[in-house]
Amino acid sequence: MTALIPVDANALADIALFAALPPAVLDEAAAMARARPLPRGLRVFDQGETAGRAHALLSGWVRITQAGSDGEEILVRFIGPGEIFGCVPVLTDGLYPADATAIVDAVELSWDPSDLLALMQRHSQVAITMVAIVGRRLGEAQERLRELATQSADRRVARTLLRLLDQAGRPGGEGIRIAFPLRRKDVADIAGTTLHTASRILAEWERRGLLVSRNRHLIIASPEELRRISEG
Amino acid sequence: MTALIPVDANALADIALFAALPPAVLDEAAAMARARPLPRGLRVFDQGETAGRAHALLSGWVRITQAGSDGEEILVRFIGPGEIFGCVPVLTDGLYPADATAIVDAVELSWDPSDLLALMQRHSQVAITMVAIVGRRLGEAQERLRELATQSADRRVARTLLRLLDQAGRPGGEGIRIAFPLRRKDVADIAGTTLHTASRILAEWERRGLLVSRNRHLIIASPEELRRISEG
DNA sequence: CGAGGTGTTGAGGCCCATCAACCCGTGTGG
DNA sequence: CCACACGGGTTGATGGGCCTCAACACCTCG
Repeated sequence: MTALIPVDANALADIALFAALPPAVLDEAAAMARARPLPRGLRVFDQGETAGRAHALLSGWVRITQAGSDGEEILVRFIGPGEIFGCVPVLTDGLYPADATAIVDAVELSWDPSDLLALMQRHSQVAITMVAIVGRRLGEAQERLRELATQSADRRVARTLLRLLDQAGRPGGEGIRIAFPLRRKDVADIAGTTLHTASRILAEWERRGLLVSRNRHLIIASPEELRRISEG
Repeated sequence: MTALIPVDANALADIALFAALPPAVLDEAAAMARARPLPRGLRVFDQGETAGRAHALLSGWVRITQAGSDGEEILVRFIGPGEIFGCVPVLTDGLYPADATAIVDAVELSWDPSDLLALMQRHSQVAITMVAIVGRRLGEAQERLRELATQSADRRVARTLLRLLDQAGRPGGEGIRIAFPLRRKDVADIAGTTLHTASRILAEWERRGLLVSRNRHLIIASPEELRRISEG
């Protein structure tokens, strides 16, 4: 079904979950891991499905979205190289809480849930690191919650772009470029607004020279001005 | 400074973080714990302060709120008996991300951050349970995020009450009562609306007989109808 | 009894979701 | 090689949900 690709323990060291672990532990994790290419557009898993694997990304980008029963969706986060995803259900109810889609060609590692659990039991440091990772995401979610409840759409869009810069900003000639393709709808779904409002806001900022958008890519020319907007 | 109260290992068994651990581990955790009464109204810790202790609640209720630089705040969650709070910063940046206030007389246990960390290192099950706890809270936060971005105020208030029923519903004569005092402002700050809108919605529902509010307490007479509203 | 925290209700208006129409670039198959 | 479909983006018009402002009633506690 899936091609068997030997997993190098060196690759594991780039995954935040396994950072600074002794080589023996990395080897152990590598032995249980399965590598797999994710062509652009591939749905890695579906919301509600039982979590058959726990995932980590070696390269590329994956979009995590959550849909309600009415079809309205939000963008939970983008997963980049070194980040884990779809790992929490291994320890809770066993169901993926969201959809995951590769938005560019990517490569993932994955583990059988019981293997990962066993690894965490044997090496408490892995479990502790996971608390830190999930804890930071919780903090970010609560921050977004507060912003969504209290701030205007343009402030939220500005914060959204600043966060994306933090996560995936690549310095270049005209400004800092966000490393992955980003549709207007994506920006809207993170900021908690509609495609139309996000489009108007970005068009206005492009007119003002704060940013440049080409194809599905954004280059931020003036993060300072964005910060000013995001603070009211 | 603080009265020394002997901590019973039996009390530890009621804390979800330590559920189903061998007695030896409970004794270990109990030996490092400090018990303390929290009189109603006491601020347990402040947002931004360095996390001097990690906390768990034995009895009573604690309100966790987060304020932005502009003063606007949201209610992150209520902490009830058996739940932990202020524990994540032990593993991340060491700063409390929110305020915590006892809303009724309560009793907490607390640990020195490095003691709790050492305990998690020695006993991976503790760390794993914490991932599960934090993971569930993350899932809930993302669900609220989606609802806030896509649903109307009354649907969100209905969902809010249903969640509070789940967490703290006590069956009684006129319906199910929420176990702790709850102001209109609290409901608004969870649902992501204003005191005024929340007040109007609850008044209307009280007129319709869906609920009764007395003092600062809510009794839900018809959860079914609330569920219908929450689903549109 | 006074003060402060809390809750209710009205009036007004604005932000932004919604509806609608159209444009553009890309890829694909006849 | 062109027609066409399709995903994505832009922009205008409109209206309503709910935030904001304001005034007042209520309760509880010192």
